[in-house]
Amino acid sequence: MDEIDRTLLARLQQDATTPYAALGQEVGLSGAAAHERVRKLRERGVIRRTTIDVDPAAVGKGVLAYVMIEAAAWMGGPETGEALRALPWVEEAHIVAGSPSLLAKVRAKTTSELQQALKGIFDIDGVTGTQTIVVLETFFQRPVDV
Amino acid sequence: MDEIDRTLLARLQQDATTPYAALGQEVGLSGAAAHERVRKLRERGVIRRTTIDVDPAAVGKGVLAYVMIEAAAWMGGPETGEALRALPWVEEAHIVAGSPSLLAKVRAKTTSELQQALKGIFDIDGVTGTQTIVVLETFFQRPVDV
DNA sequence: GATCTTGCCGAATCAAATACATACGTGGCT
DNA sequence: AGCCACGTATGTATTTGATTCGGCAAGATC
Repeated sequence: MDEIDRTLLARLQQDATTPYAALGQEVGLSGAAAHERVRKLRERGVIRRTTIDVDPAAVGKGVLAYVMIEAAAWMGGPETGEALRALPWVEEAHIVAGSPSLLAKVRAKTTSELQQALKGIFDIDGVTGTQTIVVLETFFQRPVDV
Repeated sequence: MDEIDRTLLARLQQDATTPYAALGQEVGLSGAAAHERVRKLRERGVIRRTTIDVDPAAVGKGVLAYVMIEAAAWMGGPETGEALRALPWVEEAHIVAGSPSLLAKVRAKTTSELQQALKGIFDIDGVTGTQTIVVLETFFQRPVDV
């Protein structure tokens, strides 16, 4: 994991369709060497996958909210994760320090769909309350700084 | 934006390296037709970009926190966004309803780096306070549901 | 009914990914 | 010093897939 690898990662985060030849040039390596490094980064799991960034608004998901979830007891077990994963609106779910003890990122088409998502969360066993923070506007969103 | 487009999006979110021929087969189209649809999705901005998903832990960023930011006055202007963007630890920044009025997703290598990030946020003009929610464990994180 | 537009197909072409054989440099060992 | 062994780079095939293109069919428009 040297500076070259970091540059490759940053470059691929910007545009994963960049040809290896061009990548190599940017870091002073041959295309084949760049390819080999990227292959290893994938192998080691540094690069989890190649994906596309879909504009949520373009697919109708105009409502974003963070939901802080209050739990009766410790809800750090995998069942909790699965229960949240079963709700298609939940994009992220974390265990957090303090009370509330869970945090979920929820994206919905409308506020009434958001309400439906909240109901889904409330119905999970052990959930005693939620507090929702509605996002009005997103300044920016960017990949991990490498 | 029909069912086929949505399937293509979902498939590309899973793996953007899938050949068009395979994509086409999955939706009952030729490779060329699938290619044309994806090209248009890009053109229309539904697909923002092709990128890689980097494991934050693999690049040392082991600490994740959400920071709720209290502001003296309305801080919805672009300067606020720029000020937050200037902090490399801030991955997302949103304007939210209520007080606190801003929310930032912060990723750092260590807690002391997190502290440094918080200092950076505090130093932004108009910020009167912050409340930090530290993530202990991430259940999951997945792309927009299409 | 003539014409346009849109979306699809299959084939041809072209670019890039991948595999391969080979060199180079570095550290450890005799 | 001389000699591996290993990891990494290079340049060159070879293969794979992206991209382009002409043609065709199904509506929509007038």
